[in-house]
Amino acid sequence: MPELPEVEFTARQLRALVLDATIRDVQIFWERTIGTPDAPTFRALIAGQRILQVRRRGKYLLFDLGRADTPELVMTLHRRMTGNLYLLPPGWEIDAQARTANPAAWSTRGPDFRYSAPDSGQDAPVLVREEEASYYDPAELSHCRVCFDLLDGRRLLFNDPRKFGRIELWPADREDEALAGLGPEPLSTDFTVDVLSSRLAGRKGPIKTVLLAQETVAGLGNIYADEALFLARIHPLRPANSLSAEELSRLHAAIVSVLGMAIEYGGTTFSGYRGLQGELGENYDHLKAYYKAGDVKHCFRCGSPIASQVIAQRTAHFCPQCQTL
DNA sequence: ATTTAGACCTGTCAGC
DNA sequence: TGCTGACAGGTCTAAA
Repeated sequence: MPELPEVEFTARQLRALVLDATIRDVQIFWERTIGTPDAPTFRALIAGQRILQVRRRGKYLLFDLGRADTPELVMTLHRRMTGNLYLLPPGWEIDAQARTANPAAWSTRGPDFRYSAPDSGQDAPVLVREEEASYYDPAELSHCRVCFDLLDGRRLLFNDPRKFGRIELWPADREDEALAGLGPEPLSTDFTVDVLSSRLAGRKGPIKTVLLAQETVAGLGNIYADEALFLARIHPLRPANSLSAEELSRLHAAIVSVLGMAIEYGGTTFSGYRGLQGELGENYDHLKAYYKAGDVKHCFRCGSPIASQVIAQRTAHFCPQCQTL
């Protein structure tokens, strides 16, 4: 679900809220969410670790962990399609009560959860901080796969209905191995037109498909690849190695601006994406090309309805007038 | 060497 | 109201 802007927004929230917190223990409700090491080892390693820093690389969230001031471990978290992190204030209880009365169903579905606020009987929305009107809707938290219990009583939940998300723990000095294959960071100053150009050289597949590959540029997904191509007026089916110097320059600028704007608006929510405290991203209304089903947009340049077409199993959105082959 | 279909998963929504 | 099928922000693997 989340692409670079949504992950970056969450990383910034985490830096403001959980830096220096200590992880007391972890509850793992869906073992496959833990990629490596195996769940018991993961649990043993992480107990007592302090969160020294939170970073982002591509669509990965990185937690630097250590018992003292030196990072020992790096925890990588990838949300894939539906993963969200929620920070619960102290006092919230996890009532691991199966929705189904049949315990045998747990092995395939995993248990479903009910959350109760500190003041019992209170239903969502629950006001957490009055000035921000943030809230948690317990209905949104019913797919908890992993729960980090912090020493101060707060809980960091990884909620992930489709179970595609992955959390891994690596020795700090093997971070490169954990993130192998990721291309350049599009918001770093190292990401120049020349870098983009060299990444596309020799790739004759459709530019849309090449942009989605994380080794080309890290962090672009279906929404922002479409947005960038729309702004740059490049048809998604253009062979990646066929772009002119001017088109490369436009695409580079479009990638940077599209991602930057989305971060400003807290990411794009069209259904499931939420911030750490349940906030909705406000970028959907600022998208120019991407739309959810039944909600067609029109090109702001020429007024044509935005077209959609499946390219390499993903739906691409573009203006058929402004983005020609 | 690429491209593509299938897996992994559950929820939601449109249409009948 | 209920069923069926299509579709969803991602990525890996095996087969063509």
